Amino acid sequence: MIKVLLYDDSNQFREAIALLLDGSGDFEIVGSFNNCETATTDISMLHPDVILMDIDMPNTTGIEGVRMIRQKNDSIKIIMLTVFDNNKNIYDAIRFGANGYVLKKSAPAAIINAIKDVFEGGAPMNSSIATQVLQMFAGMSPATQNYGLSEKEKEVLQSLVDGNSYKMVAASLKISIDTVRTHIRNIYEKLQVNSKSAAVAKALKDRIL
Amino acid sequence: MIKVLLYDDSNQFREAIALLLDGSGDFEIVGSFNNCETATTDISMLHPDVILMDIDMPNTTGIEGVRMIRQKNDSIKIIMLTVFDNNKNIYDAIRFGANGYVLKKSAPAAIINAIKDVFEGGAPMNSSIATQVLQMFAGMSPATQNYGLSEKEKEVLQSLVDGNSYKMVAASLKISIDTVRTHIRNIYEKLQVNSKSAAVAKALKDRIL
DNA sequence: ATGCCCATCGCATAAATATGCGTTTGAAGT
DNA sequence: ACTTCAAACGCATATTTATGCGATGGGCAT
Repeated sequence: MIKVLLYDDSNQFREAIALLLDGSGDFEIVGSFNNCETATTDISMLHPDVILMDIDMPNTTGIEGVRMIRQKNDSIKIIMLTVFDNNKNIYDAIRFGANGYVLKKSAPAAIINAIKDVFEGGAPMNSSIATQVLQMFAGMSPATQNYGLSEKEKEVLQSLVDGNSYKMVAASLKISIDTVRTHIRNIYEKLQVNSKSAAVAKALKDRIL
Repeated sequence: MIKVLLYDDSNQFREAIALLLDGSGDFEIVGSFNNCETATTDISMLHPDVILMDIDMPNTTGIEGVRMIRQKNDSIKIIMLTVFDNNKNIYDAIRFGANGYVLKKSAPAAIINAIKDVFEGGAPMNSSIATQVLQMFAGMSPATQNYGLSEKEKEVLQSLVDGNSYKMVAASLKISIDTVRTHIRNIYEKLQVNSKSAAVAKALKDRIL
């Protein structure tokens, strides 16, 4: 029996889910609430295996709910429920550590499978959501072009990114400060910048490391 | 009929897939090669709808194959095939724009569904892979703590991240350079740094914007 | 109304950075 | 043998940053 805790502001939906899960026989609903303000205490009282969390709830949203829960507990599986699949919420929910993301309009069997899947360590997602997740990833990498930095130059640049001054770079790489200058000169030319902070920004944005 | 192009260095595997797809009746295999060096020309000759691409191929890997294809064509769907699911390859493949990621050990029906899914705009992934993708996302956000920057301070910091000098910040925000200094002083204190580049690095790493 | 914080500005100065013009050495390639 | 190039170093100097110690005015809250 998988112990399920449910948060959704619609009584109707909660009842429908309860009916569905009870009918299956593999689940035990240990709690069902219309808001997730008390999520952390609920969890310590009820010890659920899986939490179904609606995204759109008044006052405390499902996103905040996830954040609250994850500050205390990293192991409980959380599936987000939503009616919309075209939302920045997807990004936030995942960022805060949700384990799955299911549309409410999914077939009952799909919801049941999602709970079982997440319980076993999977990450159930509707097709449209999985697509968006991949696109977020793809959009993240700005065609990392190669600036042709030498090994040493990369080391120096990394040191700058770590917040070091010329002096500190020289010390940590055991070279003279004038050599550091030379390297940085060359880095600037290759990256087409003319200040330390611009170089650092470019290094981080374009992931040259 | 979904037109499928297949790259895999194992003849045995290619034959097995051919058999599987032919048997289904919904697919037409328009090409089948043991390397993806000529991928771009293959595509313009054969006009596939979906490409199945093995990750581990000699010489030109599947990752490079994806990169090559995506430079020319953004609409063809690409599914990566692999025996391992615990690999940095997942990240790279997705980054370069793969649409799905399927383990070779998956059930035949799962592979068929994956092709149909990706053809319809989905993003088929094995459960273990979906989990890893979500974890990459979750790991990306380092608990963005709030440094209590004021609105103006954020504007100034953003301008620094854009590579501007004090002078340029002053000009773009239409305030005096001394005011810029004051803001930056306060930013440094709040972020606990003492140089422009360190502030920029922290802003980007901790996503304070 | 009294304080507190934000945003604005000023001046001064030590430290760091950016950049120009050089040199030497050694490894890799032709 | 010759060229090319990364890597190391030096010196000089204009500019930029970092930071100390100020100030004024406007909201907002108690």
